[in-house]
Amino acid sequence: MKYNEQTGEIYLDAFTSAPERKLRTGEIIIHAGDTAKQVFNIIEGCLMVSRVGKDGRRQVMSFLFRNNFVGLTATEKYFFTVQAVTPAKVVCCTRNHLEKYLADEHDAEKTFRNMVFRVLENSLDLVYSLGQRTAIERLSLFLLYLRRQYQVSGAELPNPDLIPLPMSRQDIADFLGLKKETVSRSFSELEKRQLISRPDAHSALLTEVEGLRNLAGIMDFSSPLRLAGPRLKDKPG
Amino acid sequence: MKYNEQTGEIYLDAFTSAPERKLRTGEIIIHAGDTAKQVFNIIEGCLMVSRVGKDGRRQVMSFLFRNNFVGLTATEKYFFTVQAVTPAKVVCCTRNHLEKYLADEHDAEKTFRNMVFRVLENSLDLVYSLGQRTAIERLSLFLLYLRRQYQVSGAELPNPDLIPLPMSRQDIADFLGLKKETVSRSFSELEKRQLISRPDAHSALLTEVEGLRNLAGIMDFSSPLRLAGPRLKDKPG
DNA sequence: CGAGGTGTTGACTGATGTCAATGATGGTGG
DNA sequence: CCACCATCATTGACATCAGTCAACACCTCG
Repeated sequence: MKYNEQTGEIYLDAFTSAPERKLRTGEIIIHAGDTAKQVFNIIEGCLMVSRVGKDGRRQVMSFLFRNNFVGLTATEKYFFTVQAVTPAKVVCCTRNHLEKYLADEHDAEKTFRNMVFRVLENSLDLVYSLGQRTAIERLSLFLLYLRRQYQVSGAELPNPDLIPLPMSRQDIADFLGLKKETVSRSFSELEKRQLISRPDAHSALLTEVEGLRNLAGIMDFSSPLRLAGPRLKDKPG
Repeated sequence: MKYNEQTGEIYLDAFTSAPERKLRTGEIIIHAGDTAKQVFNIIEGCLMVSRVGKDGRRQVMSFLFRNNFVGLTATEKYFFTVQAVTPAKVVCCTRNHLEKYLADEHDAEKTFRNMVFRVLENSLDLVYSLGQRTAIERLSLFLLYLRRQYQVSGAELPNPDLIPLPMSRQDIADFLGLKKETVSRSFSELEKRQLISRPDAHSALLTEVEGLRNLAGIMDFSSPLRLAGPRLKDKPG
């Protein structure tokens, strides 16, 4: 098993010799409501996890890349949908197989738990963004987040600051809790402020990473303490 | 060990004979940035988990009640703050003790993992709320969420629809990603629509639970599939 | 070349935020 | 016990950011 403490990237041996599956762009591998039988590890490409409400509103929960894991749930059924954003390749194994593997391999259990914590921490990052940040701040953070994802997943980009954006503006909007027009406008605003330039609609060149970091309000994505605030005093309620 | 599959409530024997600690209102038991040495189980009272950004913006991540667990992290340091909203009682045990306990007790490991999943699912619920719902929808959901928390934690309320609100409007606002004035206005609006009435500022009587559910867009909080949407078709991206 | 999907931009609307005044609540000390 | 003060909650008037609706540009695929 390989595990990257910094990023939560994992490769479980449970997936060794597991069957591979190719996905077309837009193909759905997990439907919300289906019985949760399988878990997947991404070999290549980009997948999107989302949840759709009764009235059709959609929230994208995460974009996943190589070595990310998907299919986790405590319940019998998936409560989210997973779809390929680009052509992708995944390996699948059954939940039973994973359970058994975790039961047998003692170290794996702890590693796996840490991985789940990572997912939780990402989710809490998103909560902070959606609850507290403005549109342009969210987009800045999103670009930095993608930059890190590519670094971490070992993508061979010609330039680490030239970020591919395989997903649509609508997908980004649904991730950031905005409308697609607002996403477009925020891209334009970032360009106007000379923090990025846009070679084309599906890539962004980060020309001022520090400026983006300031806007996003983070020190460093790799820090476990991502949002250190002032130490609070006890306050009588 | 007691574990409630529906709610994720847990009581680990790891806490048996663990030292008890009393908390005053407003007292902080976990400071973001401190080394994560301890974990806690709540015996009584209400605790609040939050994160504060560099510029002082605060996001409340959750309100916790009896039998909820707090102190989880994959990293060496806490990246969140935990504070008592009411006078509270907790039992603490060291992370090491918990780790060891989980290593020895085979079943505990799986139970514990399920518990972490519950926390994750709550966090994803919050992501959906913050990203997709309006102010009044978020507040409706919040009231239903509290109602369930009290039910589940076995609180002996004279009326299960008369919900105590021990936290301040500011706390609620920081949880729902709103300003306190907007929270006030949304309370007034719910009252105007006759979905709730307000005996006083720190309790709400839910007079039309179904109406609140419709507004919040959920079928039932206890359902694992909380937000069933229409089954999606593969779409070429 | 045309059609349809996607992205950008503009004009306007509306929901939430901001600022400020007033009203309620709760704790403290006379 | 009550009066006072500080804090918190509510409400109103106004500002602002993001959403809506619509036009147009662009790209891809036939």
